[in-house]
Amino acid sequence: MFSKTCEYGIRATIFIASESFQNNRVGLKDIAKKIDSPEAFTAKILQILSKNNIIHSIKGVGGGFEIPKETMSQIKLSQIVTALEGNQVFTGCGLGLSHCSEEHPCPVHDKFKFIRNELAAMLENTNLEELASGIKSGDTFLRY
Amino acid sequence: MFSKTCEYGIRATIFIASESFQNNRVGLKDIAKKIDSPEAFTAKILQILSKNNIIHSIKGVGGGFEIPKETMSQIKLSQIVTALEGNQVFTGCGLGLSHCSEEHPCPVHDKFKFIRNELAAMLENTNLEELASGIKSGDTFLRY
DNA sequence: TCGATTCCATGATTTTTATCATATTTTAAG
DNA sequence: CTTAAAATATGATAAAAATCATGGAATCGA
Ligand code: FES
Ligand code: FES
Repeated sequence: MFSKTCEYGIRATIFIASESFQNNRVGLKDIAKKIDSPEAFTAKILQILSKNNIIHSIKGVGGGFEIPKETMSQIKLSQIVTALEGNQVFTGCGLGLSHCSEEHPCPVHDKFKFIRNELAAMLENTNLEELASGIKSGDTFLRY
Repeated sequence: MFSKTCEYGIRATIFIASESFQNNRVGLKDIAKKIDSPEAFTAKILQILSKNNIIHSIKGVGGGFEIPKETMSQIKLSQIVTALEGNQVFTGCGLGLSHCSEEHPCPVHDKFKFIRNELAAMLENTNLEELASGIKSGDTFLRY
């Protein structure tokens, strides 16, 4: 469904959010360990997220990544996905035609469109705050 | 969403079905042309589909691929997807955890499960006959 | 200022996926 | 029985995605 880049990116962001909840700044090593991801690869992903203002990075001793509490409830899953994979998942054709449209639909267009819209709506209506709270309470997990 | 293998596989199968409707057997070259796919790659995919009894192949002069009319309405999209990509799309975790389960859910589990089930149901409830008829009538397209 | 720590930038390598190429087998037809 | 047309099998190459590695830049504390 999603690329590894996107999977790691979402997991990392949720972890950072869950720590920022209690004002904890977290470093790369810690993130990679907690979400069970390759460290260097994760670093690249975090850089992209940082450039897209989804997470905030602080260099130097005692630095790390964080997400301001205020913005946490405003960051939606869709933003993370878009930053990391573009919007193909929201607009692309299920059978790989170069354009999805009503005028030139593929055989599964009508049925696929529905699923795609559900997915888009889900990503659009899910914010970081609710995801992070599940981690904090121990109800949900980011590895294994 | 789907791999190229799967996209080409579905498109090829629909095309074969639409031709089998009017008792036309079709060859590899023709298929690749009509669905705009690389010929040799398509050949490999067709072999897999053939081994999985989704399409029927006939070697030699005048040979090609076909789908018996009787079975056409019984072949579901889900079978094609499973044959070509396994069942990860039906059972896999949206965030890439190795197992998806209620006991050890990832943060998006509840919401993702819903989408995944919708997709699974769609693939399960869509058969080749209906897809092929759209092609025959000119309402849907397999390329561009 | 200096050194340690941490993110940042860039490129190399590996793995996976997609694509290409070649030779073999099967079969209908002449 | 030979030939040509097809699918099949297998392996090689190319492209993309994922992973690794290295050096640089910023920041803090001493
Ligand atoms: S054209 Fe294929 S999904 Fe819309
Ligand atoms: S555990 Fe992630 S979708 Fe079920």
